[in-house]
Amino acid sequence: MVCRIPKGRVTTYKIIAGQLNTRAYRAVGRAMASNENYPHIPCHRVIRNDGKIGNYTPPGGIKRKRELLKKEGVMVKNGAVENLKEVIYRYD
DNA sequence: AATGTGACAGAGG
DNA sequence: ACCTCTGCCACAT
Repeated sequence: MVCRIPKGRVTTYKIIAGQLNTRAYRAVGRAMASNENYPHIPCHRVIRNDGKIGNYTPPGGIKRKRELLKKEGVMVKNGAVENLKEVIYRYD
């Protein structure tokens, strides 16, 4: 799922859970946390439904997540995505 | 089997 | 915006 997110867009734990036809938002996050494939999976494009960044386990932490997003054109302010409606990816 | 804890969400105060 | 519950699922004790 995460790999399908286009560059410069983001999605939320809720949306992913929704696509999996479950309400296990937390389990989704847990999956990320345990999954150490961060070099080849854009986990940083997964944020919270309220637009906030959420957490990020890999080295660098939330800082890193912000940078990666910013680098892809996603503006973050105070731990929250700015033009969320514009960059969010809902798996049409 | 029973608790408790999260990269969460939503409602209520 | 804040904090406190409750619901959710997987996993560790």
